[in-house]
Amino acid sequence: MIYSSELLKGTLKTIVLKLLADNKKMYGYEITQKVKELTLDKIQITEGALYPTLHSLEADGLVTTETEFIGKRVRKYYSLSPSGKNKTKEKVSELADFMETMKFLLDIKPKTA
Amino acid sequence: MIYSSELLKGTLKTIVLKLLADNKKMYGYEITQKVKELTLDKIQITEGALYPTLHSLEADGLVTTETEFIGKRVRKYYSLSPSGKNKTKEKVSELADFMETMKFLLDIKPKTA
DNA sequence: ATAGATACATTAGATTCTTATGTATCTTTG
DNA sequence: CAAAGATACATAAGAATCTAATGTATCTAT
Repeated sequence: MIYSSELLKGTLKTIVLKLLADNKKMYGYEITQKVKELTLDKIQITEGALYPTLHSLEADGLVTTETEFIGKRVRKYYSLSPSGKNKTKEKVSELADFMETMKFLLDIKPKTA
Repeated sequence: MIYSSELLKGTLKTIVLKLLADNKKMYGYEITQKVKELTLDKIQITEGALYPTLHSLEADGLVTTETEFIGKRVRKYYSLSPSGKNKTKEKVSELADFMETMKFLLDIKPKTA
């Protein structure tokens, strides 16, 4: 089972930032595989979603990049900048808070009005 | 504090369905107020987001409507259809599952590789 | 050799939201 | 009683963010 794609909307950036916070530096393909692995295939990040997200994080100064060659193949590593580290804390705690609120909303008991 | 809007994406439909499951019938404005109240103003559904969502649920046969007049003012009540009730269970349980997965992802401890 | 995995990237199109606008009625308050 | 704010519906332009498709190229296993 894979979650319907709309659920990922709004959380992808946070997932990527959190992974970078935990792993120091990662490259795009590695991120897709890591998420797939950690979620037992339930969340699969497509490249069409990931790369624009990474580029946008870079444009916002939240991550920095370094290119490495593996043989002849290029690999682009992403790391959190200082402001990226702050942003990660904000986003993760906001998402955690949001999930608490959602849990409450989803558990509302029937009204006997 | 209001959650950044992107977090709502993908969860709005589920919220609406769940509220209808718990309250039998509700009208649009009532839904916005109920969500505001239950979430202590942290989630505010805008009308521009809500009405298209309600119309889409109706077009999919998940809700039925009945119009009522309060004085001269019209009020449009929405109720779950049988298929809407099934859909609600699916969506709520999928979202609950997704949130568990996200919680796990967000709690990943740093790798000491 | 060839298929599948690794690795980057872009683009057209779909979805779903925000913000603004429009219409109209009802209620409260100075 | 006029004006402001709340109630109640709705649509539309534009932004954001995803999917699905496509492209290029290298590496690895069969």
